[in-house]
Amino acid sequence: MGHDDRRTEVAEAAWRVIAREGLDRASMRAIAQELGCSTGVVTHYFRNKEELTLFALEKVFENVLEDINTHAKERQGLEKLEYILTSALPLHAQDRDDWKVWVAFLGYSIGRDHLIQQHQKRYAALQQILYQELATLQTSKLIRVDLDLTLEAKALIALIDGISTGVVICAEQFSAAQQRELVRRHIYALRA
Amino acid sequence: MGHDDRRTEVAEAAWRVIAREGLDRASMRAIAQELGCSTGVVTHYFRNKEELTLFALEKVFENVLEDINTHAKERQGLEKLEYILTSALPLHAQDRDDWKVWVAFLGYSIGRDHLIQQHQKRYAALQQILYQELATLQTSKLIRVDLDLTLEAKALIALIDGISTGVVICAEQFSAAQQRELVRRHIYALRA
DNA sequence: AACTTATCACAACAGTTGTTATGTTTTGCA
DNA sequence: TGCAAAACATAACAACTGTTGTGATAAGTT
Repeated sequence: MGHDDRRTEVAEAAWRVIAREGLDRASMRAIAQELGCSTGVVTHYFRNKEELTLFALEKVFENVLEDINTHAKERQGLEKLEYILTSALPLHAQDRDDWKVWVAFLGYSIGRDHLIQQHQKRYAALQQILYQELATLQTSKLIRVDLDLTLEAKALIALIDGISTGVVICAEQFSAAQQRELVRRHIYALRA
Repeated sequence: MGHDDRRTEVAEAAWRVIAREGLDRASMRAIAQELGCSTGVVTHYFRNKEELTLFALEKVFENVLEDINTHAKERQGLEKLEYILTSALPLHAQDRDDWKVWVAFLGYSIGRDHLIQQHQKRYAALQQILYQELATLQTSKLIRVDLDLTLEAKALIALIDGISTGVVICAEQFSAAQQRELVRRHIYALRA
């Protein structure tokens, strides 16, 4: 097993502890125990805890981007946008854990400017993706031409963020079908 | 000054520290320092930290409900619903601190079932308020009759939650006017 | 085979945490 | 004026934190 693989294993153990017990209870010792080894492993692959947690969060984010790319390929038009958005939604229990980590990290970032900037960076990346997609749809006259695409991209992020937060608080808040319906309805309201 | 007033003062100090430095850095000592007194005051008015933080969060929630009631009075129809929703939005910097505390607390609740239940309770209360309002609008034929009002109430919460989260991450994400526009657009889509 | 480096275990560190106990001051009431 | 309770200060407690250092062992290379 390579160095980076082992490093990822540690991060995945951290991810599991965070999703199960929360970020503040995900101590070095708890993470090591989850991995079934000593804290020496954790400190060996990560200089400090912040580097570890940021790496774990980055992994969550990359998973989302990966899902977006896989689901969006070979599709086009409004349907493509719909698949991009739904792939970020907590439709299954597994995705819900990703959002738990995300929410835990966001809450922990309150009062820590450099961590908030991490979220800003990722939001900006998602916003960019959605903006590009909206721009394509607009030139294809599939959505209205009077839309402020920057605002619309932000609104789409707020949509999936609001839905996902609701699901994190209560898993039965929105069924998978309801989540899809809300996204579809929002998109259809943009049609030309 | 009465007992409850002093108790509220402690909670407000806690609220300030949480919004400024985060929930995990809002220690008993930090809160006492914010209030300008010793930790003896904090422990005197609150049995433990959880009781204090829950009280501080309850205060945030009550402020929202209070704003809702004041803004909603003397209004009716779709305009009333619009005012209810916008009164919960972080239109000004002050409301943004409320949402910071909310987000910090939600993140801290990950992995703690009894704290998640607190959020569920409050979401259910908001959902109930919005449901009632939607029901009134539906009997008045102001919104479509084929709507699932329970789902619509949840969707409205998700809307303001998503917008507010975006503002917490980046204050310039949505201007006050844009926040209002997004809410108005969502409501208008429900019209009969 | 010798040597270097990566990997990991373990222990100790200083710091911070919530909580509790004890003591002191102030307040309010009879 | 007394006295009891509330209000507050201070200090100490044990538990836990991230980090660091010291070794031991395994892997890989020359």
